Amino acid sequence: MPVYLNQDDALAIWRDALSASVRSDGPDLSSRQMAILMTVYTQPPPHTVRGLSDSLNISKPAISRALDRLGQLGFVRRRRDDYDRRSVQVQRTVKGAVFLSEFADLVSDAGRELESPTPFEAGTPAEQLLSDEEF
Amino acid sequence: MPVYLNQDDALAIWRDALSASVRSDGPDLSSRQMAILMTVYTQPPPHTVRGLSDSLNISKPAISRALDRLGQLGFVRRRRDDYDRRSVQVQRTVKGAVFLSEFADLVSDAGRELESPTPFEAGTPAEQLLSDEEF
DNA sequence: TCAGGTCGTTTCGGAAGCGAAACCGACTTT
DNA sequence: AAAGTCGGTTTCGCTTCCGAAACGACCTGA
Repeated sequence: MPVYLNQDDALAIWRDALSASVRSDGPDLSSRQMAILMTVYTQPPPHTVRGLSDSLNISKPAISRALDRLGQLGFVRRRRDDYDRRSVQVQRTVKGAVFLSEFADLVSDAGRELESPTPFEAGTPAEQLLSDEEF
Repeated sequence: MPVYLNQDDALAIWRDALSASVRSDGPDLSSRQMAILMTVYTQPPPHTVRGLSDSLNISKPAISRALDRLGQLGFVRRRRDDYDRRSVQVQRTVKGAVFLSEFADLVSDAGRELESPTPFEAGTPAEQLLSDEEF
């Protein structure tokens, strides 16, 4: 079921989770690598290079390299497709599942720790983001 | 007030927003750059290089370079502190506020479009993430 | 005033990412 | 079976990012 987030909450959650992730000493994946990883783990298989390339609008070589990196981290595995041996299927691993699970916890925590911080202010969202900028 | 997200929802929101962001043709910021930008815009000023470095656990040169990049995108501005002229204050801009505002919309949209997709499965979250892995 | 600390930037060498294009093995078409 | 197509990887030249260390400007305390 839907979750309704206003801009402030959306940004606060993203900031907190992202900051925690950046601050941590875990491997820092690029946005693309993270998007690929999450797609592989939360969308129905099979996942191919071509499919990921199309669905994320990323060039094939970039996908291939990202899989190298994710593979060497142990977050993903390649397996040749036996029915079409040109094709490669990207498979999940325990290590990748654990990593994503912990990341999901960061996001959940960020949401749970939201205090209602919005002390009523007027203006459009973008204006609020700028409320204390000096020009 | 808190927002309670289970792991599936947290991952789905993050994946959708991140994928949309990756797919788009906007500038792709690194995680660190994004974390810096969000900190500057959602935390009370002033923001200094040192402060960002400490709070995000990122080296000072990396902060400095990230500010170069964010500055050349017009998302942030540097201003010398008049009381301590060694120090630099990182300031917000309209362009940065618009960028973040649009990004927040991506996140909100991802939350709003959550269908309850969890067709009841047993096991720990990490096990669910692996439910269709073959070993 | 000046020695030492602080703040931010720059330099340095190196690691990692990128798209375009070439490439290779594997299907498919004729 | 030859030609063409398709999926994925590799190569190429380039850009971007990294931390450590050096640096210049500035502040502070004796």
